[in-house]
Amino acid sequence: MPELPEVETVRRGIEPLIVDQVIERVICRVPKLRWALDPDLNERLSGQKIQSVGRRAKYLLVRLEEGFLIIHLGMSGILSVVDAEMRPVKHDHVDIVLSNGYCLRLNDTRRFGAVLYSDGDVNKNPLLLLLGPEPLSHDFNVSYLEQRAKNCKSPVKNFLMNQKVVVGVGNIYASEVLFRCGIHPEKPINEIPRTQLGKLVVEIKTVLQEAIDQGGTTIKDFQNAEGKPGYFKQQLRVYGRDGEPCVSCYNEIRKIKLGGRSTFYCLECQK
DNA sequence: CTCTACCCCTGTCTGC
DNA sequence: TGCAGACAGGGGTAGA
Repeated sequence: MPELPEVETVRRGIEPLIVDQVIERVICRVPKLRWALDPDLNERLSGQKIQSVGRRAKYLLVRLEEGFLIIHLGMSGILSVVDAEMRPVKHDHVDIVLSNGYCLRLNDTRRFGAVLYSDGDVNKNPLLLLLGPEPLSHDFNVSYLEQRAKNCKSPVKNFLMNQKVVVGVGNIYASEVLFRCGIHPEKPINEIPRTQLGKLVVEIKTVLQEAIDQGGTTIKDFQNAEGKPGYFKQQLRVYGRDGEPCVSCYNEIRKIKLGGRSTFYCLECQK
């Protein structure tokens, strides 16, 4: 479900509602999500005051007095802050119960998400250690991309979705970025000239920022902390539009598989 | 080292 | 109406 803009939208939604609250207890209703849930999670978190809610890539980082809570939403995760007395529904797997009577609740149909405790330096956690730069930071620039692209011949779309290259770009935004750049998704990354790489950098930043500004993209079931959808779907130019006319040249949008993922592009505009 | 195929899981939609 | 199969916004891992 969520790529960077959706995770950032969730972060902004929950942070003001849970910061400065003390965790009373943790309720886990399934033994595992992506990984087995830490049986000591309740013990580790109880009594701790929430300091801040950050984000690295598609991971939410809840800073505690001692350590961090790392939350990933996988494909179908929904985080919301609800009355702790509200009866859990199907797939409500984890509750972080707060002292003010509310709780941070994770619903995750497919259970590809994760809730992990990390002590010490969260950036040294194996999940975060090898991640590429944040796309909206200055570290993500054309010189960096050129360096990474040099000896790599994978299709540009796979390259952009590789979280070791740059984080946060998922299946929807990868197709959208490539359309805006006029680059065919199967083009080997090492054959793309520097000027085009520069365009990729700019469009990645632009698309992700625009999507954040619109509260993310809701295709099917993404919702923010208040249960509302994102509005960037209206701005999608190729994703999910196979068979429809290109917004620019009116030729048909095509759908192919790349790395097992659906990929959308305009045969005419993207070479 | 890089890159693909497969796997985790449930729900929904399509075609027979 | 039932059923099998494909597919869905992510990403770790085994093996080539």
